[in-house]
Formats: sequence, C-alpha cells, structure tokens
Amino acid sequence: MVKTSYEVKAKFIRGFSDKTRLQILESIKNKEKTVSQIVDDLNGNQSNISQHLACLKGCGIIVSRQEGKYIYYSLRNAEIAQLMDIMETVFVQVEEEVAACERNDELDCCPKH
Amino acid sequence: MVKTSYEVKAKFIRGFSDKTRLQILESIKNKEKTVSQIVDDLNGNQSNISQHLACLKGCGIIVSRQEGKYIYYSLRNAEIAQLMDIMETVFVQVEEEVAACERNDELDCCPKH
DNA sequence: CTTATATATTAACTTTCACTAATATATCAT
DNA sequence: ATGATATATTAGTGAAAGTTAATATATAAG
Repeated sequence: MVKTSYEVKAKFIRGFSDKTRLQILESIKNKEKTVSQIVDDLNGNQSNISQHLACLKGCGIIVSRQEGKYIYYSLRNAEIAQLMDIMETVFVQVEEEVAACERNDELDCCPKH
Repeated sequence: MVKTSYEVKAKFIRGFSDKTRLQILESIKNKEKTVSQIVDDLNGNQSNISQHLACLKGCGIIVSRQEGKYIYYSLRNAEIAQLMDIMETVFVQVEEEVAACERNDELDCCPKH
C-alpha cells in the first residue's frame, strides 16, 4: 500500500509530538549524547528512551553513530534545530494569545478540549 | 494534575501530526473556509472533519467565526502558516537526505521503522 | 573466557486516537 | 410552524502508540 505524501509528512511531525521525545530533542540539540547520558538527563528509563530514540530516528529527525560500546545521537541537521526553535516561538505565541482570550468572553479562542 | 510545559507543547504539535488535519490546514491556509467547503475539498465525511476541526481549534492552531448558519475556519495567525512552510521545507529536505542514503550502505540513516 | 556495561528488542498491558454511524442543535427558507 | 441545510456531539469500535519489565546482543575490561 502506497502512503500519501500527507501520511509520510504526518509521521515526520508525529516525531515531535510527544513530551518525552521533545525532552530528548532538547537534550541533544546542542551536543550529541549517548543513550545513558540522555537517560540521566531526563531521569527516564532505559527501555523507554531507547524506543523513543528509535522512533525519532525512524522519523528522520535524529541520527546515530557508534563509538565503541556507546551510541551517540544527534539531530539530523541544523534545520531540525531551526524547526524546533520556530515551533517553540509559535507555540509560546499561541499560548499567550489563548491566555489573553481567557479574559475576554467575546472571543472564541479557548475551547475546552 | 498540572501539565508540564512539554506536555502542552507536545499537544500543540500533535495538531499537525495527522494526514487529515494537514489537509485541512492546507485547505484553509490562504483563505478561510466553511466546514462544508472543507468537506468537499477533502472529499471527507462531515463528522470526521468536524472532529478534526475541534481538535485543531483545541490545539490553538485554528480559529472560527460564525456567519449565519456557516462557520468559517482559518489559521489562528500568520505565524502558523509560516510554521507550516518551514515544516514542509525541512520535511522535504529530510526525505531527500534519507532517499540519498538508501544508495549508501555505510550511512545509518534509513531505519526500517 | 568471564563479567560488567551500554543499548536494543520483545511481549504484555493500557491509553489514546481516528473513524463511522447515528443523533442533536442551530439557522435559514418557505 | 415546518422542512431543509450546516455543523456539532455522542457512542462504539478497532488500530496505534506509550509504558514497563524482562530478555537479548554487543562491546569492553579484567
């Protein structure tokens, strides 16, 4: 079965849509790290982190390289870091807009959900 | 229970991580549309589209306004459109990189997943 | 060669999500 | 008021995704 472009793109973005994966990405954003360093950073569990790393790698967001018994993970390229920055900026902006709306009953921008 | 910032951010991004929602966003990117216009555009079903619209609205990605019996949906602001553009750019770039890797066994950038 | 360490994988379980069908609500036209 | 149209909501179902615990694999160190 052939995947539509939208499906593949959705899968790529889904890589960014989990709190643990966001933390992993933040953790390796500026410097490659080994799995155990990441596990320590996030105070997470090894199996769980490994699986999220596999997910991120499968989405094309991160890459890995082996050095002896260690495996270093890093962002695939600089554009991923840029995308993360922009996501953050837009997200914060939306948060502020929504918060502002909560004091204004006339606007319809704060659905329960 | 208090949500961490990462959880909220993950939820925001999850808005973009579904093929139907990506299509909806593309459909209203340049011009607000009513639900039925979107349903026609995507050849989708009304209930399904309505639910995805509620999701996008709940994520803060789109807003709505009512005009008679019609409800128009549009992107929350211009920055969302920008973010969409950048996601697309980075996605295409990753796709190309990964495709290129498939011809190079030495690189570890094409996990099955 | 044996043990320890680093990482990946598997299996079981639970939760979340997307889809459909049916029904409800609201507005418009007659 | 009645019927038609536009949209939302609810309930049910199946599939996907996240978590944990246990196990497997690979490399390094003694």
